[in-house]
Amino acid sequence: MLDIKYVRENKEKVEENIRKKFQEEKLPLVEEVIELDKKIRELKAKGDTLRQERNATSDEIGALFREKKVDEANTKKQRVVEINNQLETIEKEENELSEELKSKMMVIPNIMDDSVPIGKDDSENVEIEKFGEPVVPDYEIPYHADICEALNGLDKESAGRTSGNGFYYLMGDIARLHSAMLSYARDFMIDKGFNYCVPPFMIRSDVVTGVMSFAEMDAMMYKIENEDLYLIGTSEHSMIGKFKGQIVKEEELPIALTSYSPCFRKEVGSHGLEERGLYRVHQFEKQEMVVLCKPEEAMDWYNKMWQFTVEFFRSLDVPVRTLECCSGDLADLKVKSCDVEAWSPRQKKYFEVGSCSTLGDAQARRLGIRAKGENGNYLVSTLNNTVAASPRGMIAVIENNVNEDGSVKIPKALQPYMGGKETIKVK
RNA sequence: GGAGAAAUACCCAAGUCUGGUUGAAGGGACCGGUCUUGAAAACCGGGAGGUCGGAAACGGCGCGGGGGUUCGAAUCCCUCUUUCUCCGCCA
Repeated sequence: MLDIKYVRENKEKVEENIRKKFQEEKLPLVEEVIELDKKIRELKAKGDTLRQERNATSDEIGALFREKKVDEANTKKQRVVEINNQLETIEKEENELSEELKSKMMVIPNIMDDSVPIGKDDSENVEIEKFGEPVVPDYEIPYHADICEALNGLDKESAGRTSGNGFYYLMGDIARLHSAMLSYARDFMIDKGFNYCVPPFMIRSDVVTGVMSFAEMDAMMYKIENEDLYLIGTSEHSMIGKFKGQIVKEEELPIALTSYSPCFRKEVGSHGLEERGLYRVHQFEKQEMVVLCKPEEAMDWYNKMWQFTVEFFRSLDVPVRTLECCSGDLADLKVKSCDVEAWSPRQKKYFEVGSCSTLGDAQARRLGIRAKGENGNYLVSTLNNTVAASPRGMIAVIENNVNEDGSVKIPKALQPYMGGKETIKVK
């Protein structure tokens, strides 16, 4: 969400940004929003003048009553009644126009960073850099769910009976590998100086609508029956919600947090064959990073953050690459974003295991997250990135470490979290 | 889940019964000064946060959130949230 003042003063830039995102249909919105803003300010000025008169007149009435001049006071009351009638109309119109303005402003995309590559959709996302050699062994890599089942590590059938499609039982060493990865991710980020945090796994509707659009909410969030509570889709929801409407002290910035949570997603819609198994599920666990910082530090943090994820996967010997989101694929709220993708020796391509974004002040404006600086308050910049999400991240570890006989080597970094075990062996 | 009490500005806190002179007493912290080699203490002075409109002057809103009554609400009514105390329940 942009600042309406910015739109007013930088109409061309806003329009150019929309064109770069191939959203020409949104171009008229810019003019409409400027027009609405003008009308609203006029109404506000009118209303303020009336309110001023009402306040003054009410004070006079109070004074007259004290002087026992009841008749005079009653005459003045009439005037205030008139004012209130006028105000009612003005306020109604002002509220309606404000709602309209807000809903239009929500749709106008945030100004992208100049470095974002121009492209229509995800097919034009740009590979930035590869890390590690993508190895394809001379034996065939089975589907990850089959590997796990062969190791007695996965039971989707029972999960289907208890909970339905999109759920799973992880068993034995596979379950342990899953937990190991998350614990390692947690410690990895703590070592990088991030503050570890376990947030609420359910949030109220006002927080949900603060952090996402209604469309997203419907497609993602599970609601608790008879409660004003939703299961979080990512800890970012609770972590950003934590700061909603808050003014943080400037000296506390940057706030670098790493949060663990289970994540629940409806994943409405049908998904391809590649997404059966443990790739796209209703429930997973994630170690996340969330940073609030001064605007001028946001880009440095962005670059640090995706590099942490790359470093994390490289420490598990998983080849990765970074894929920069092009203008057409970049979500409207984001300034810049890239995915960290892990190598799949089975598919012989990379697949997404994390996503790093800087939102500039858009999220902070929407939620009212400010910092108290020497020259007044300002909106902070917010960033978020995945350290590791499992089971998905675990798929990458398994596929890149599976032996021809179906056993899986455990990366050195995870062995301490697996009781020193080096291999998950076929039974 | 039940019963009570509370929420006022950066912090503490008065005001709420009895609506208007409270755009919010009084402290503390803060800033400036006197004194001091410097600091502390003491004393003197200062400014009340946030946000919206406005070039500015100035004005609107704001006493946990939302709604209502009234010419006028921190104050009365409804509702929600949070905190505390007690009871119940429970890893």
